[in-house]
Amino acid sequence: MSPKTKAQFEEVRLEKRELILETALEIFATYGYHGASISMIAQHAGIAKGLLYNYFESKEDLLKAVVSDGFKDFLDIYTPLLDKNFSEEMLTPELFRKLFKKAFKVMKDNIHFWRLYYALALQPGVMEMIIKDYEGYMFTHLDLMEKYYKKQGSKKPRADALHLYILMDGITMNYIQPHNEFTIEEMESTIIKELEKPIY
Amino acid sequence: MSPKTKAQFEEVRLEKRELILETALEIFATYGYHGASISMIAQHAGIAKGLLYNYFESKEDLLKAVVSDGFKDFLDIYTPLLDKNFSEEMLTPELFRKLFKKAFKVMKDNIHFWRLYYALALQPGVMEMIIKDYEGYMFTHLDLMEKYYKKQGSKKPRADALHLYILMDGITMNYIQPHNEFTIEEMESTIIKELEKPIY
Amino acid sequence: MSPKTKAQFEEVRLEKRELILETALEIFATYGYHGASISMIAQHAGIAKGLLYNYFESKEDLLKAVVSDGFKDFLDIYTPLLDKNFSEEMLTPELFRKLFKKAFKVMKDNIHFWRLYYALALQPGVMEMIIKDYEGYMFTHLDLMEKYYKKQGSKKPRADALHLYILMDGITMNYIQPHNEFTIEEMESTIIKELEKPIY
Amino acid sequence: MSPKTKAQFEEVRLEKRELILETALEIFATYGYHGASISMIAQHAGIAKGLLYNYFESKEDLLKAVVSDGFKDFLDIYTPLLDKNFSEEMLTPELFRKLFKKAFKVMKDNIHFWRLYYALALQPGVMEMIIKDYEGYMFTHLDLMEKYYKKQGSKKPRADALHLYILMDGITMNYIQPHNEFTIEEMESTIIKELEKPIY
DNA sequence: CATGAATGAGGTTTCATTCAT
DNA sequence: AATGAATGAAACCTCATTCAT
Repeated sequence: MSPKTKAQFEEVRLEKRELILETALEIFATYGYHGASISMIAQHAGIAKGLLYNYFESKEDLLKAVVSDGFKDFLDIYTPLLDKNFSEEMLTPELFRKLFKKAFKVMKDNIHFWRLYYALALQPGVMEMIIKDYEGYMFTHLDLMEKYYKKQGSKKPRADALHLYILMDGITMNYIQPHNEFTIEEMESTIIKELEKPIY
Repeated sequence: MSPKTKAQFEEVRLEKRELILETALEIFATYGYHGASISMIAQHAGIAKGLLYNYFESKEDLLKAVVSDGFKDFLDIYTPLLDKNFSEEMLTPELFRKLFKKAFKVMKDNIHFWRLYYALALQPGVMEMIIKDYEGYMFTHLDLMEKYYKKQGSKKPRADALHLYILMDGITMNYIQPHNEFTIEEMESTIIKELEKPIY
Repeated sequence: MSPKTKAQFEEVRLEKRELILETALEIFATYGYHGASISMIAQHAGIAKGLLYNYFESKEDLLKAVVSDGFKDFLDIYTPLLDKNFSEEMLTPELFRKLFKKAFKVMKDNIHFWRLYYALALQPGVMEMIIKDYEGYMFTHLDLMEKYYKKQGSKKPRADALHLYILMDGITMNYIQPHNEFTIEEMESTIIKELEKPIY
Repeated sequence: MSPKTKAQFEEVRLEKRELILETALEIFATYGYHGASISMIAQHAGIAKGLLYNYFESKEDLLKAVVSDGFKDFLDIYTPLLDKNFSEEMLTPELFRKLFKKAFKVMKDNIHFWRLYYALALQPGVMEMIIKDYEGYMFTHLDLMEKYYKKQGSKKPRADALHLYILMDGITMNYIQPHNEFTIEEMESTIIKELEKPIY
């Protein structure tokens, strides 16, 4: 066998790291941070416990990486809107339909992550620091919607935005529940409808 | 000296039990079931660790009691509607306004409990059995709303009910967040508005 | 009601003490000293835990009392033989038949005690001190038998005595076993037979 | 550096397992199951408490392994007799002398085990289930002796077998006593003598 | 890079004993 | 004399982390 090149080593490392992250997400999401053990994660990933510490410094470090990783796709949705070239004129119904569709897709693609995220966010004593960093991003969406409704002629744009924001949260909560009773489609349609006509 | 009477013992027991339940709720809600330790709870309640086991068989038993206790007020809201004498004619906007007000009140009065409840509900690996017993009650509300909207002349009463249900969930989620940014009043008004006019 | 006299109080105390001793014996015999708890004993006796400490200083003290109490009947068998007036001429087959009959009766009447005694005797780390005091008495029997066999003309009186001694122990062991398969009668007859004819 | 090979790990595991089993047997035999603590066992074995649980699931599991292990040599004595090819003609005095010699050897080699076994067998509340599994083997010996005595022309083969069985038990009991006063040789000779001439 | 045996702090639970009434 | 709530030490057990190989 030929010796592996540096690049090949690097690739193997990245893949293993990815494997650990995915496994950890699943276990954390199912059992909670404290309810999950390093042994469970290592066993589930098919590696030795010791190896895990080769990739992550500690359990907490692993959680941080999991959360940071999970947030990436979500953050990507909003980066175009934070661009210098973005102007308020672009806040059309069409854009928002796209934004929501993307948000739903991210949620559907990573249900484990959102389950974990909400569970962590609910309990201030568990990794509060980790979560706080990300909460700010949630409000970006809200601010944008407020501007959008103002443009649409709403008399109470903040109330309208809040309404939509809450609705989105409710949908997320119901969708990520382990015993969820509703289809994502029936829930999605309700928000798209709201989007088009402000209440106020 | 004569020994304490049975009634005296009973009183002490009830008070202490209540103290432990309240403390446990707070700690569980803050740190999660696995993140909370019996030591923390006992210390916070100002009692010895061992005493806790005089009142509850195990940590899990304590959690069950906390959840059962916390659900009481919520269940009370719906008991009148499950009465034999309850007829569909009583499903007026007035009734629903009252129901929602009560539901909000219960939530406001016991924010720790709802935080704990949602955190548990999100993670199937943590005490799934305990939570399952209560999920059914959540849907009672939904069914009632569907009947209500039908009576109100909605073309899609289920969709309208679902919309309100999701909205309610979203409000709850936002209200119980440790870093909640919205006042309960602004969120309440949005649901009361929806209640009166079906979308479909 | 008339006030109780001192004697009546004393009687009540003795009865309660007896109740505790009997209950403790049963529980100790069934679960072992360390496997039995003060709570179990108190509950079984139908009294409060605290009361037990009114009669016995500690768990160990209770065990000592149980053992001392249980040995009484057994020791009574041998006291006549330790009397100054007792002479070796009295060591007749008739006497020994009586001795063995009494020993069997004591064993039958207090199977719990002998179970406990042997279990304690087997484990040097558990209450060794308590047991040692009584072991000496066991050998009294052996010495007597040796003299008896010498008188009967045995060539190896010690070997014959040992044989009987061991046989007696074997019977005891089998009789006190929780899952004992033999009747006491069939075992008794085997020793009575041996008694009459020395082997050597 | 390359990791340890599977074989290396396996070897370490087996040796350590053996060490723990031996230590546990000694401590259990000395203090009884409940009187012995995991700490004592670990300390005596020179390992950390936690490691013990790497080898045995629980204290009870450890006891089971100790008992199962201790019974092995004893069971081996009887396996040839349970073979299909074994016929009653082989039940000679010679065979029985060998059987008893082997039984005594097993006893002498593992005095701790037999002390533990009898202590457990005496107390129905302590691990009754564990012991029950092995009691059956004890009776194999009895059945064989009955057949043997029948062949030898005894009029009451069962009574003769029982006599020997009890004698054997008595010897065992005396030999395993911590303060045993007799030599195994003097006790052994008494049983060998009995073996040759039935009483009935 | 990879293994899993090993550690030890800290978790849950039990229980002998005390004490106010 | 009698109760059982209360304590705290010590039991069993788990698990994040380290380390020799």
